[in-house]
Amino acid sequence: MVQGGGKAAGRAEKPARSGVQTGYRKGDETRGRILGAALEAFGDAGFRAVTTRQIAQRAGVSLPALQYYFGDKEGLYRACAEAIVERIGQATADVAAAAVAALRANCGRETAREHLRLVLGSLAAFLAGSGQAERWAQFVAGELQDPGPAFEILYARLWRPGAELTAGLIARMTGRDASEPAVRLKAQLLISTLLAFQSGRKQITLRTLGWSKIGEEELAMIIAALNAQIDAIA
Amino acid sequence: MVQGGGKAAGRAEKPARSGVQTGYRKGDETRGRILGAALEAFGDAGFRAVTTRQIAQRAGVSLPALQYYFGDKEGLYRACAEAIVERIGQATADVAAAAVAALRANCGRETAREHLRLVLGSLAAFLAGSGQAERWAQFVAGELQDPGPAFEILYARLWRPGAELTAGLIARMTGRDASEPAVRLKAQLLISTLLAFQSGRKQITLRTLGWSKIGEEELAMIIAALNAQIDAIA
DNA sequence: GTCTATAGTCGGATAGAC
DNA sequence: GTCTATCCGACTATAGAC
Repeated sequence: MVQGGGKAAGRAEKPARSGVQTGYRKGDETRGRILGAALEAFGDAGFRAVTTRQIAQRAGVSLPALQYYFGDKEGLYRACAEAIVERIGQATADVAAAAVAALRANCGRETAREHLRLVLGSLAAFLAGSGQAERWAQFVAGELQDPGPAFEILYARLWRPGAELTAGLIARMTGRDASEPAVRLKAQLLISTLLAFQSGRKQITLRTLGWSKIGEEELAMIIAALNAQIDAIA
Repeated sequence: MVQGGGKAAGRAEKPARSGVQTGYRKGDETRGRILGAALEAFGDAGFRAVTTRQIAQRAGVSLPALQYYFGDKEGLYRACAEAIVERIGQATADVAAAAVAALRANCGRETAREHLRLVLGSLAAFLAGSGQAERWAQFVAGELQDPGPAFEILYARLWRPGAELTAGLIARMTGRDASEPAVRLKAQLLISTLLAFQSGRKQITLRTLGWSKIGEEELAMIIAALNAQIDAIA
C-alpha cells in the first residue's frame, strides 16, 4: 500500500497536459475506451486473472497506453473502482437522500421501513438492470470478499455509507440504536443478501433456479424475498 | 478444462506404488502435509494468488513433491476441494440425515421448520467453530463466486445437495412444491446469507460490527438473525 | 499521444541425480 | 520418494522512435 498522498506520486493518474483548456482533448476518448474495457474485463474475471494485454486489445490500443493514462495496472484498477462508485452513487442518490432526510426529520417506524424498501429496491433494480451493472456488482463483490487494490475505495465510499444508512433505518424501525451490534448485523445481512445474487449469480442462481437471465419477473421475485426479510426484522 | 475421464489421465492423483499394502506408507505423511499447507494457503488467498512455491515451503517440501503427489497445481486444488467436502459432509451428516428422514416420513410444517433450524444452525456452528473452518468457508465462497478448477466438485457435492435439502424443508413449511422458483430462491437466499458471513468476514463483518472475532456470543447473534429469517419464510 | 521492441521478473513444470 | 538445477512461457513495465 504505497498510496502516499491523495493524488499519486509521479506522473500519470491523469496525463500531464500543456496549454489552455479546450474542453475536449484527444486522449479523453482513448482513456475512456481503456477504462470501459478494463471495467468489463476486471468485472468478469478479477484483478489477477486479467492481463494488461487483454485490456489493451479489447480497447483497441497498444499496451503502453495503459501505463500512459493510468500509471500501472493497479492504478487502472482503482480508476475502475472509482467509476463504479460514481455510477452507483448516481443511481441511488435520490432514494438515499430521501431516506437520510426522513431519518433527520425523526420519522416513524413505518416510514423508515418504507424507505428501507425503497433503498434496497432501487439498488436491486439497478443491479439487475443492465449487463454492465452485473459486471460492476461482481467487481464489488469480488473485491469485498477478497480484498485487493481497490478495497479501501469500495469500502469507504460504497459499503460503509450504505451499511450506515441501512443500520440507521433498521434502528428506527426497531426502536434501537444504530450502534448496537444486533442492528448492524441485520444491516449487513440484508446488503450481503442482495450482493450475493449478483455475485455468485452466473453459475449458482441461474443454475439452481433454472433461470436463464434475471428479467422483470425474476427481479420482482427477488425484491419480494427481500421485503419479506425486511418485515422479519421488525 | 482437459479433465478427461473420472480419474485424471496420466500418472499422479495418487502416486503409483509397488509391492504389498502395509497400511502405512512413507509418502502418506508428506502428502498430508502438502494438502494441509495447500488448504490453508488456497483458503486464505485463492487459486491464482497462491504459488506452488509458497505451498511447498509451507509444507516443508521441495517443489517437485507437489507434482509427484498431485500431478499439477489444479490437481492439488481439486484435492483440497474434496477434502473440504468430505469434512463438511461429516460435520453435518447427522442433522442432514435426520432432516431427510423427517421429510420422507411426511413430517408437518413445524417439524420441518425445526429441522431447517437445526441444519443451518449446525452448519453455522461448524463454520464459526475453528480457524480451519474459516479458511474452508472462504475457499468455498470464493470458488462459488468466481468459478475455478474446483467449482464442479463444490457445486455438485456441497451446494446442490444443501440447496436441495433446504428447498425441500421450505416447501414442506409453506405447503408448496420444492421445484417452484420462489421456494428455491428462498433456499438460496438463506444459504447465501450464511456463507456471506464467512466469506467477506475478515474485512467487512469484523470491521463493520466492530468485532474482533466470531465467538460464542457473536455466533448466537448470527443464528438468531438466521432464525428470524426462517420465521419470515412461513 | 501512440506505437514497436525489449528488458526484467516470476511462476509452473520437468530432467535426472540420489 | 525426495531433492537440485533448469527450462520455458507469460506477464508487467520501460525505453525510445515516430
